[in-house]
Amino acid sequence: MKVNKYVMIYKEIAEQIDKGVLSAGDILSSENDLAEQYETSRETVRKALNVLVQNGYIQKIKGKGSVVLNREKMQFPVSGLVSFKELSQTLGKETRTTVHEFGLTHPDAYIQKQLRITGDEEVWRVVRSRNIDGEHVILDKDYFIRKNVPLLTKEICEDSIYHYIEGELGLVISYAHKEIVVEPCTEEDQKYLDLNGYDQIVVVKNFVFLDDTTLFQYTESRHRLDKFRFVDFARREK
Amino acid sequence: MKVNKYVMIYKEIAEQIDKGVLSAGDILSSENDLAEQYETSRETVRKALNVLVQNGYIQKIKGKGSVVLNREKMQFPVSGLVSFKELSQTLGKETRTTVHEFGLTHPDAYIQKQLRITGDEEVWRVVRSRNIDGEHVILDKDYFIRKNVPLLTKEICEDSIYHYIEGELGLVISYAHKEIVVEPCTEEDQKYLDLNGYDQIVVVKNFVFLDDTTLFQYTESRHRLDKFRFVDFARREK
DNA sequence: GAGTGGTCTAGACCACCTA
DNA sequence: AGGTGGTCTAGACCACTCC
Repeated sequence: MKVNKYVMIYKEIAEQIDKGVLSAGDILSSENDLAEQYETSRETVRKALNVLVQNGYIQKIKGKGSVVLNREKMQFPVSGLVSFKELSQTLGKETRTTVHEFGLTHPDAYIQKQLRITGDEEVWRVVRSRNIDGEHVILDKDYFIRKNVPLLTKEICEDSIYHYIEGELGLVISYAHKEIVVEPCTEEDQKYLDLNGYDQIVVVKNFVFLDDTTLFQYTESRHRLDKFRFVDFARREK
Repeated sequence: MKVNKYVMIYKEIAEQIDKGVLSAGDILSSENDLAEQYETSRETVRKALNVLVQNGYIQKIKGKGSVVLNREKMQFPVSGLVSFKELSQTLGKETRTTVHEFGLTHPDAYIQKQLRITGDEEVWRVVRSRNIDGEHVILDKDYFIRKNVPLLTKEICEDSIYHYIEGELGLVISYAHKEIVVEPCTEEDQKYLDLNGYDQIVVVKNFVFLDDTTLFQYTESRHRLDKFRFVDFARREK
C-alpha cells in the first residue's frame, strides 16, 4: 500500500489539529520549514496544505502564514457524498434500517428522466426507512441501473449499499449532484414514516456518477422536517 | 491587472465548454500537448485543469485523459457564497428587497453565541424581506459586528450589502459555514412574509468569515417551504 | 509499448505582510 | 529588508489505459 507523501503530511498535520497539539489561531511552520522537516520539496508541502485548506483545517494568508481554524462548527461533514451509514455513526445515534420494497423494475417516466435512460433498461428499486432513536424519520428511495449493478440482495440493502458497490463490485463513485427541496408528503411517506403530523417533507435528490463519468444512481432521501439538518462549508471562489 | 497563466488557460477551456466548442464526452488534449500549445509547463496546465475539475467542467481519468462533463444539471451554483442579488439574477426572476428593520443594537444571548462575541460589542441588525414574482417569500436577518463594518445605511441594505462590504470597505470574504434546518414559523415570519398557510420555514444559517479568519457576520435566510431550493455539487474525497 | 494523468523535485521570481 | 505564501519551470519516475 503505497501512500503519497503529501497525503502523509496532510494526515500528520490534521491529526495534530484534531488532537489539539495545534489549536485555532496557531500559525503552522512555514512551507520552507515544513519541506525541510519532512525532507521533501516545497511543492509537495503545498499540496498537503491545500488539502488542509479544502477540509477547513487551515487558512493561508499571503505574507503571513497558515492559520489553524476553529473547526468546532464543522464537526460533521454531512456535505458531500456521505452515506447514511457513515452519517449515523458520526451522529452517534441508535439507528435501524428497514427494507420495505426491493426488486427489479422498468421505471416510470420520471425516473427514466432522472437517470437519463429509456424504458428498456432494468433498474433496481429499493425503498428503505431509517429509524433513528425509535422513530422512522427518513425514507430513502434508491434506483440503480442494472447494467452497472448486476446483483443486489435484500441483505445488502439492510447494511450499506455503497459499501457493497465500492467494496465488492469495485465501482468507484466519483461525484454527485444534489438538490434539496421541500415537497408535500406522499402516501408512501405516510405509509413508511412516523410523520408526527407534518404534511411536508424535505427531499434530498442525489445524482451519483461513477469514475467513468456515467450516471448510475438516483436517490431520493426524504427527511421529516424536524429531523433534517444539512451542513456545508464553502470557500469563496476567486 | 496581472492575470495568472493558469487562470487564463482555465478560462479559455471553460469558455470552449460553455460555448459548445467542446461538449460532454469529448477528451481534452493531453496535458503535455496543452503545455506545448500554451507555451508553459505541464504543472501549470495541471493547475488550470484542477480548477476545471473543481468547477465540474471536466473529470480526469488516469491513463486516458480529461473528459468533458455534462453540465446541464449544474447550471446555477447556488451552493457556496452566493449573495441574494447574484442569486436572483441567475434565476432571472423579478425581485424586490424591502428593509423592515435596521440599526445598531446590543444583541441577545443567541446572537452573541452565534457571533462569538460579548454583550459589549455593538452589532448592526438588518431585517429584509425578498419579494419574488409578487410574493414575500424570503426573510433575511443579518448581523454584522460594528468593529468590522463601521457604517451601514438603509440605502446600502436595499441594494447589496456584500457589494458594499467587498467593494467599498475592501473587506475580503473568505469562506462560510452554512447550516440548513426547518423550524416552526415565528411571529416575525408571519409579520413580514406571505406564508400562504405554511407553519414551518426553511432556515439557512450562514457564518461568514473574513480573509483574516475572523467571523464577522451571521445571517439567517428564512425561505418559505415551497420556494426553497438548494443545489450542491460534490466530489468524492480521497 | 506508447500515451495518459499522478506524484515529486529543486530550483526561480513575484506580491504581500511585518518589523 | 526579510520572511511568507503564490506562481512557474523543466525536468523525472510511476501507475494506469488502450491498442
